[in-house]
Amino acid sequence: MELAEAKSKFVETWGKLGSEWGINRTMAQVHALLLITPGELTTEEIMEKLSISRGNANMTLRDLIGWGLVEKQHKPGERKEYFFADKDAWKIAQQVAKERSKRELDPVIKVLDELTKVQGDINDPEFKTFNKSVTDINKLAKNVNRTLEIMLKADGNWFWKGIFKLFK
Amino acid sequence: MELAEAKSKFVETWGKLGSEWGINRTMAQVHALLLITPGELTTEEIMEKLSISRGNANMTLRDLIGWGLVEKQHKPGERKEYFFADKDAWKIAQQVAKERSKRELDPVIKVLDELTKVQGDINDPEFKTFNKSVTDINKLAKNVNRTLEIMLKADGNWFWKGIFKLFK
DNA sequence: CTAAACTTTCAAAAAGTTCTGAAAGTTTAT
DNA sequence: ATAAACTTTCAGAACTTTTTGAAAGTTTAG
Repeated sequence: MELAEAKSKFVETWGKLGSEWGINRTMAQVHALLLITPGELTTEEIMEKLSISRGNANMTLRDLIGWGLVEKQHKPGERKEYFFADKDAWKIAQQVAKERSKRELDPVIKVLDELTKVQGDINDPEFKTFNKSVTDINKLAKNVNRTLEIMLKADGNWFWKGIFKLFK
Repeated sequence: MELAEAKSKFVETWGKLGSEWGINRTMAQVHALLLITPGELTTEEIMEKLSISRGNANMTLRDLIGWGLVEKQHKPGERKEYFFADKDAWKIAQQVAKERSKRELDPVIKVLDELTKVQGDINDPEFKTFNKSVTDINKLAKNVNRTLEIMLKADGNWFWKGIFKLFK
């Protein structure tokens, strides 16, 4: 496979995975493009390479900055803004985990905490089933949360080593 | 909070989480409804409780069965089909992990494996960056995959115990 | 101050996804 | 064989999300 072909395949695959996981396809593609680009890119270059509009490029880049995945850079003497992505895979994973857990998991845990407090007649099967399901899911969500906290503090190597020790 | 209110809050919250994670909102809601229902429900009852059409209910239930989250039940002497959800939170998590990794992670790993094989000039920064990013992401994806495999075999209690030992 | 170079905004259009409901299909009982 | 009870299908409608592009805004240089 040619390098050029491989690059577009990477961008395409990353975009597809993103959209399956609730991340805007274009956003994932712009990120992918920056990941395989040695230096920085301007808005103009991104628009061109991915055939997207100026508005789309601008908003997507802003979102990526909001996710902590991309940084703006200014070059001395230049007016243009350059965009650059951190290429450390473990850091990217940490950043995504951090944001998604903050934006999506935390609010759910908050609701589940409230729902576990709902009182009812323990002999009512409706209440019993509700209470059990909510309580169990809440526990699971909290375990996931604690695990993510470990992951966010950890060095990648150390983390996986620990996980794989579980095997033996 | 009233039980009735709590129930709809649960269904709504689950639906929202689902849609943020690339799972159809209605599908997550139907699953939530079945999770807090002691017995089984008919298509008719689901349609009514969630105000959705027959077609939607039917397709959603089929999908949920495809995900291994819901089962059809037949009652002797009855023509209707009843639907029932396994309520064990750990099993649900395993099932979702299994399906998503099969449907989404595996195909990506297959592409990444191909892309890591692409040959190029090690002095070309374009190639170097491409190769490094792809290789690193591939490694990460494989670690995730191995971890999911452990999770799929494991008992929930044992799995979390192991994870939290990482702390000390 | 003015113009050029660039970025941001946002209303409307396009694209993508989900839902409806009526018709077709299937199964079972008589 | 017929009818009743139920399930499945799918074309089009409704809804949601994403994208465009032109206008407005901002910054810098002279």
